[in-house]
Amino acid sequence: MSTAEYDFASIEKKWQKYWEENKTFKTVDFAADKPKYYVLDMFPYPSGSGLHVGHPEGYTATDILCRYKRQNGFNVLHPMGWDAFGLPAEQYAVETGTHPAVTTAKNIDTFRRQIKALGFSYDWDREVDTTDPKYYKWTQWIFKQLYKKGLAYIAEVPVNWCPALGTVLANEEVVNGLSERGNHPVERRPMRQWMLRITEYAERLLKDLDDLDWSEGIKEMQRNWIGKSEGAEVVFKIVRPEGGEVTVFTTRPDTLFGATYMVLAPEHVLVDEITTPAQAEKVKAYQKMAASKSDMDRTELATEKTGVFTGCFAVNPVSGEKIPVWIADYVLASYGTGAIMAVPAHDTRDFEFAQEFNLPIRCIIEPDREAAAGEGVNADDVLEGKASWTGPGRMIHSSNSDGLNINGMTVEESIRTTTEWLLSRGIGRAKTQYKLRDWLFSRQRYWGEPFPLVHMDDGSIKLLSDDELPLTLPEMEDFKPAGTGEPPLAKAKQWLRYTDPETGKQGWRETNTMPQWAGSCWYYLRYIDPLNDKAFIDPEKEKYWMPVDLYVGGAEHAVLHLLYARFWHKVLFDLGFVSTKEPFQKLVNQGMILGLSYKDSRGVLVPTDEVEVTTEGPVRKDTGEKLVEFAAKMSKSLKNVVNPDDVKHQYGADSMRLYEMFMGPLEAVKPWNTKSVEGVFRFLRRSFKMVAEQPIVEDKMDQDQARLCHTVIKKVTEDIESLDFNTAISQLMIFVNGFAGDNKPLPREAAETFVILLSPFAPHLCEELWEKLGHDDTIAYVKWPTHDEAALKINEVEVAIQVLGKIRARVMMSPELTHEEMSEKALAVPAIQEEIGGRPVRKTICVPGRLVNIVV
RNA sequence: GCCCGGGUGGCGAAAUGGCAGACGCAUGGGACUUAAAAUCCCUUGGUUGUAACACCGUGCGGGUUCGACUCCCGCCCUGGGCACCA
Repeated sequence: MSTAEYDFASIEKKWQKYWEENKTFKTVDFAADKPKYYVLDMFPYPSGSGLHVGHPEGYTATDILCRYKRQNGFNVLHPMGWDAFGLPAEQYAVETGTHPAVTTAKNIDTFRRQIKALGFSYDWDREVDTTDPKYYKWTQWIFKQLYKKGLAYIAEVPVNWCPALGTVLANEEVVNGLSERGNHPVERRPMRQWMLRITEYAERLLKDLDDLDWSEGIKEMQRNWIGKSEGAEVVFKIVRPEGGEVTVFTTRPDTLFGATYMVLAPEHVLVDEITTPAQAEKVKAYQKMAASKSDMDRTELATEKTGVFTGCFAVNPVSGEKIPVWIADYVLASYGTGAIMAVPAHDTRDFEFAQEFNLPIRCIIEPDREAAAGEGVNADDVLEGKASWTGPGRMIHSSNSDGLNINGMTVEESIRTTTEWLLSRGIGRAKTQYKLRDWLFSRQRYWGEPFPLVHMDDGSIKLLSDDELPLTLPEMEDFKPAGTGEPPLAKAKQWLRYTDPETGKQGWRETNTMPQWAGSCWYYLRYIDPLNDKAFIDPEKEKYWMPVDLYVGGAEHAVLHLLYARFWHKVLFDLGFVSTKEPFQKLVNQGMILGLSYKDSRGVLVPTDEVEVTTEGPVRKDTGEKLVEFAAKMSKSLKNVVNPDDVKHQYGADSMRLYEMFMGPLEAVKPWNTKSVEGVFRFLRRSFKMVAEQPIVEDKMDQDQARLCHTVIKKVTEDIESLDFNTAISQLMIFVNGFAGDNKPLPREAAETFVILLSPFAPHLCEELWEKLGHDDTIAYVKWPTHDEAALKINEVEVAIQVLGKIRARVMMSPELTHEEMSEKALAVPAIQEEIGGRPVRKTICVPGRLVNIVV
């Protein structure tokens, strides 16, 4: 008869109350005697649908590490907050008239309740909310610093306008010509917008990636997004009485002798000017066609090259040859100079275009035969202009009478030589280009930070003074955009008009608001000093806590949030407000959790509520058709979304936490399987019974017990350090498998060690067990055990004996034997002698404690 | 097309040059029970066999090594990112 059951519901309630009442996880601002450790979760957008099983994955991982660090004597900062500006609350406001602040507050309450229910050790006194005026006062203040530094400007630029969302979007928010949120079509439209000069930081954003402890994948994505390429700008003279010139950017100035035509982007400013009357009509038509194409169309039609001849010619600056100037939409107006020199023999895009329009193709690099063959390219075809080659080789036909001769050189040499020659003639120079564009920073929305500035009637821009901040959002009845591209704030007539308190001059407030990314660009700093109303952060506190030691979140923010936040941080660093040049030293991306899904034999997805799982496998409820189980992204339509509240009610928060970690490696994409939660739940129940029901004895552990106990200490400690939580849990299971049993006496040392080791994973249960073991204080700060190397020693171990790599026998021996002793023992085994069959032994390979391999 | 991951039992996974499949789920069998649930014990990569054993086995094909899931070369499949960036 059990004396107690594992009643997770009351245990969890009890300890959550205890932690809250005792402020167990309150973090002190400074602790001279303790090293600091700052662990950050990407704060969530509090959506109306509540927490998803994906959220607690990262939160549990960081919580385990934090609890472990506290028990190892660190002063740990582990905060949580809300990235609460955003479109859904605003759209709901448009539909129902409910103020977004009301919706947001409600959603935050739900998120907070759900997160607290999982027992995470956040210091809730540091909670931040980006929509709180006390918070966005400082977002506005930082914008002022950006503006004062010349990093914020207004530009009339072609922007990504999304009619369905009624707002413009940043390049980063447009995926395949559709909006990242909601997949709505996006069109190019020139508009007056706020921009941030992130391009000024391109080089540093790129270079400083090298020292960060981030996954190579994410670093590579940022590098690609920044897209640095080195080359040269080259000036081409235009052939016409009035003169004129076009500058191009190329990464291959060495191929200049092979440039047989030029291409301008259809939007290039010179196009209208240089087009001959005979071609004017065709050029106009092509420009119109290109402008009406959405980005989506451009992507889909990428295979076929189109373009029109302008009727104009330019001069190849190295050969003096007259070459035609075309326009084509494969040249982008927004990159480089919006114009290129075309070298069809050595560029695949130019080659395709030249073939399409019968333009000359001149080979000026003899391909390296071996490299060409490796790529499946026939070098002779290249020489004859029947194929293009972009790889290594020797320059040919590349000299002029003006002192440039690069024949015979390699690609690298000739790039340098040509660039120097261009520079000496004043018609070119080395140049570095980036794909990164300036950040489009305004949105036509209500629910965002207002810009802290006024457009004065005299045309100047006045920044609000610090004591006019925060500039709060006006109360409104109607949140609909005007439809003309005018933001909702344009309707707030009272709010819009501004009178300068000092000069009495008048102006209009900005009607755009900041994008959602603004608040998340600096929230990690505010956690350090959340209540400061004199500064966005106290410099002393900043110095103590920064940088963030570990940042955990989803990979979907690889370029957006992480690039923007690094940019702001570097600006704040340059202004002397922060002490580190990078905010996030180590970054880990948790893998997405997939839902269990079903499809029929034709591969059609079947919603989970139409599926019945029989002993023969899953079948369709109505037809009985056999289905195949597989993992797919959780979605409402597939009905495979798992709600953390349900899991918690059935198995408890500790089981939920443990399962999230036991599924597999943190960074891997993993399918959720509710049946498997049962497994970790059973483990927790056995753990409870082992400590709460088995007799605890004051005896020392015997040798075997000590060995197991110390092996577990070692493995769990190492695994937490390397974030391998799944294998740490396995090891704890091995402990229970070894120590649990009906009324087997359990040495106190083993019991206490186990409870401490399990406590970061299952904190509620372990607080309870710690109390049952007779302690009256929280386990949260109890010292983490260290393993005793001596206890790990083993007297005899089974060693595999191989002959030519195949296992032929197993023998018990001490793991401390020497090479000679091991081979001696191995060769003494009769079965081995038989296997050798009198052949001479060439050598033996011995791995202590593992195997002996005999080579004959 | 280019750049990153990944491919191991029925399933989630472990092992990063040294006995593949730890740990868990699910299966099958047993104990307990009037019975069921729960719990506990055993079994479980494949093939032949009653069994010991033997042979095969980490996507496919080669290679390096005494020894390869692990390192190298080529290919296939799959997830993600980028995509006319000159």
